[in-house]
Amino acid sequence: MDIAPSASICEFAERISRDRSLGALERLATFARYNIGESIYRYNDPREHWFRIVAGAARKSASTGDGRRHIVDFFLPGDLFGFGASGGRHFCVEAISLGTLVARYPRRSAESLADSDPQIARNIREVAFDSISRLQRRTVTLGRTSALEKVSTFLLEMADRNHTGPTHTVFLPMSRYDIADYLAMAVETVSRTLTQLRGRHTIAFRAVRQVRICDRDALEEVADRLVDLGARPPEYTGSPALEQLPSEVAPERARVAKRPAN
Amino acid sequence: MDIAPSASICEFAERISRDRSLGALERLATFARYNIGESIYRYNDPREHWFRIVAGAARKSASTGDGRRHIVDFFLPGDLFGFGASGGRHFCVEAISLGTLVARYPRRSAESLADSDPQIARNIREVAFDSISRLQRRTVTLGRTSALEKVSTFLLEMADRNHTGPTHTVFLPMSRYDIADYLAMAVETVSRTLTQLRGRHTIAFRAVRQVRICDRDALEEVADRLVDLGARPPEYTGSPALEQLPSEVAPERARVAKRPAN
DNA sequence: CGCGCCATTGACAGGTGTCAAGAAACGTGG
DNA sequence: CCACGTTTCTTGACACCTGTCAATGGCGCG
Repeated sequence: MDIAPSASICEFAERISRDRSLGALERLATFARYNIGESIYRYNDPREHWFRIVAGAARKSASTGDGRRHIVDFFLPGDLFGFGASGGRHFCVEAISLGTLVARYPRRSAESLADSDPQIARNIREVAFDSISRLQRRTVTLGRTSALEKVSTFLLEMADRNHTGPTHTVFLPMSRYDIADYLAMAVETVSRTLTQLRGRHTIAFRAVRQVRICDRDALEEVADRLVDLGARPPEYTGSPALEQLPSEVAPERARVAKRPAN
Repeated sequence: MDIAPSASICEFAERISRDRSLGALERLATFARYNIGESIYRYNDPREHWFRIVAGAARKSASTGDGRRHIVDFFLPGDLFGFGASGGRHFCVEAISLGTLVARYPRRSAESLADSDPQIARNIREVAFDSISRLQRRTVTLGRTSALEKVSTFLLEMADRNHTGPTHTVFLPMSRYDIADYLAMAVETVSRTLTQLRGRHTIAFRAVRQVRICDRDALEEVADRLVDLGARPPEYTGSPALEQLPSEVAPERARVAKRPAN
């Protein structure tokens, strides 16, 4: 870890995070640099800072008693993490890219700022709500049963989180092992699934960790596509249905094909 | 749905949610009652309220294009849900118990209150942070690979969420189908796994949806137990290790037994 | 150049999904 | 109170996907 403050870096941080800026709170930031494998914070550490990735990437993980590891989330440039009230950390966060640059916001100062400035408080709430949204989508991804669905969803997620715009080339800063522990599957299955997608010309490799998405539609086809459950029919429907009373009981469960054909 | 305001109900709501009270915001609450299967809100609905379960239970779910369903979360008495900034709902929430009673807080009023009262803002932040914590633990549960681990973790979770104290009997308000879609497994496997746990005398059934935990230790043994990853040794350790520098690189991955023996 | 880590591929067994059928629980109406 | 239909829950048989073990190849780095 390495403190590396400088005007240019601050500006860079401001620029890259302008879409999710914490406003006046940005001025409290200090900066630190980490190498691959270094901990940004560890299990049980006191919560003294909130963090934001400026450059590079990190993983948040936990491991079980029998030595298995689970990756809760990946953090890419612009992502805020480590916020939360008090008590010790429940997970640990490690850099996965060389020279990962992290902005650190003192928690106590941030909270007093939030108390005195409703705008800051709103920003923080928004960040928290976004985080909840993302985690909920993540549970859906993890709930997918087949390896193909998981990996396809993962690739699309990484493509969408690429803040440099919807390019067709996705850089994967993490190892296959990390992907495996993120999707809860074996490394070998991750590798096999990627090979399978390449065989179908859905993706291509510019490098081992650099994927080119050749057929986004095919990827979205197998990835999870959420639709409404029990939603009202759109108003422009010509259906002669009776007025749907709110007391209408939705069918408990539509038991249909549970695993799509490959 | 049925509006059922009354002094006694308000008091009851206040009492059951005192540990996670929203303070002055509680006075804005109105109440509604839902039957099994009724939607509290649906996909794409405008976010006009935040909600809290007063009595009964609900499930938050989404379904994919091919008809499969995924349950993101269950809500039990005291749980707040449906908060978030703006835009349409991403999921839908349906009651799963008869006569589920829900408190509703108008979103816009809640947000202005938060702007003018830092204490309210803090409460809301805390609720959001708690929600994030729970969702992160949930990703770990979903990441467990074996059916036994998933079901054991689920039972412990339900036991812990039982606000009436750590009793040994757990009421499951949801169907086996709901549990299956919550844990991302087949109903049959849920059933088989429960039978297996009964066979080991780890649990017993007082009724189909009423589980008695006979051997909590055994349950915790197979459930996920998170430990620190790369944590510093505790200070009271007598280890003669060198001073651990923060630049120490954690091992990328301990490749050990990945699936515990049954 | 050689070492270590990462990634890929193959063989095989076991767990879990799927299909099918039956039992149990629940609500309803006679 | 009992008969009856519906839904939920359980159990069995079987195929297939995925985890595991093993070996090889690729890549960066000292």
